[in-house]
Amino acid sequence: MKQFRAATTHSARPGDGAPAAALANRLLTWYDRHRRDLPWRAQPGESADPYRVWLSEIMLQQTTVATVEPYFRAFIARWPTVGDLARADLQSVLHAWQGLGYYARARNLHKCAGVIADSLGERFPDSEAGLLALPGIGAYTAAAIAAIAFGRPAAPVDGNVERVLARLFALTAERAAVKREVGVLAGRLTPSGRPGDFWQAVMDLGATVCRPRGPACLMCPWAGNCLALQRGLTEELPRRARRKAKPVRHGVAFWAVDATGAVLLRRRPEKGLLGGMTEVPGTEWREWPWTEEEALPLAPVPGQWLSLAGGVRHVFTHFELELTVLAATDLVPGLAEGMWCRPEDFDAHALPTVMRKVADHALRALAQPSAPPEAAIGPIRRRTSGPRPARRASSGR
DNA sequence: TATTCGTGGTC
DNA sequence: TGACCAAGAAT
Repeated sequence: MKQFRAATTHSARPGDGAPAAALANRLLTWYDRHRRDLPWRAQPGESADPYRVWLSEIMLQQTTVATVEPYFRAFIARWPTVGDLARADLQSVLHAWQGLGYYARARNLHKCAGVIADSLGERFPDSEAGLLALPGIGAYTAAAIAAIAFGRPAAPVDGNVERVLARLFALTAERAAVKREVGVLAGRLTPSGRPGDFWQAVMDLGATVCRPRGPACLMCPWAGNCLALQRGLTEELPRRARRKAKPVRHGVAFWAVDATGAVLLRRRPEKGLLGGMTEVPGTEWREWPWTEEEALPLAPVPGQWLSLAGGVRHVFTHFELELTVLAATDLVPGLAEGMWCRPEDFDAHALPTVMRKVADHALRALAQPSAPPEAAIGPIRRRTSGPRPARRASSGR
């Protein structure tokens, strides 16, 4: 912006920024020394594989490097090329993605691979615009792939870039304005040489030095140019919007077991929360607790349903879920919609983490005769309280 | 522009 | 332990 333009036309003064080329060179030197060896990164001097760059960038959306690494390795081992991924079943992709979250990414990943295989000769577009047209690729990811895989002078602005530049230039406006300012500044900072390395360096800097809290400014190659550091604003920037409180939603899950020990599972709808994933059947998730009288008619199979003590609590991005589990055994499979699956075979299904919790809870509760089922369906006690006294089922709320 | 999308780690 | 945070996209 203004201050940067001034900095590019005058020689650098302490804390007043420096020409873009000088900033880029200093950071690239830092990067060459501190560069992390990640499985999707090309070795120095080698060109990056667009497939690996794309796959890693999708996985890294709102997800940490440490979490992504094992998933990335598993995907590459199983589907070495984008064509291999395109020919895979969506279910197998969702299965490999289970536990990583934001499952729309996996659905769009598969769809995108299909487009590239069927319409683009298994070649990724090498321009930002071409990449942006693909499913699951937004402004950030298009710029990241263009810069990292194809050496284009694009400016991928993620949370790291936003934070680093907000501090470097002491951007104190509200978040929306800062995003716009950062977009402009990022374009001006992008070097013509090694743009991919440069932006990866900024992201590494943000992840390891210019951290959200407790930035290690003594280690920062840009400390001499950082206006936030000069003004004592590093902890305050970037300004964050206040978070809204998470509402609590309530649901009942039905743990239906047949005479062979198989448990009833079903597939969730393709769209929406946990779309396409497998789940334990249950009621809808609503904002007030369920009573047994309300829930029992919704059971997938008729039977003697008993409420298990305790429950399952899971935090999603925008709400908390409290699930009560009703269990029934020796059921007759009959006309139940879904698939009967033995717990030891659950690994064959794409179960999201919340459903793994339900399974763990039900298996543990049913394996403990000393902790009999209870009747109440309602808010789940926090962990700090001990097991509640058991009561007989059918006593209502 | 604001909301809807998971999960695990950190302090 | 709750609140925040992480290489965002789609609608």
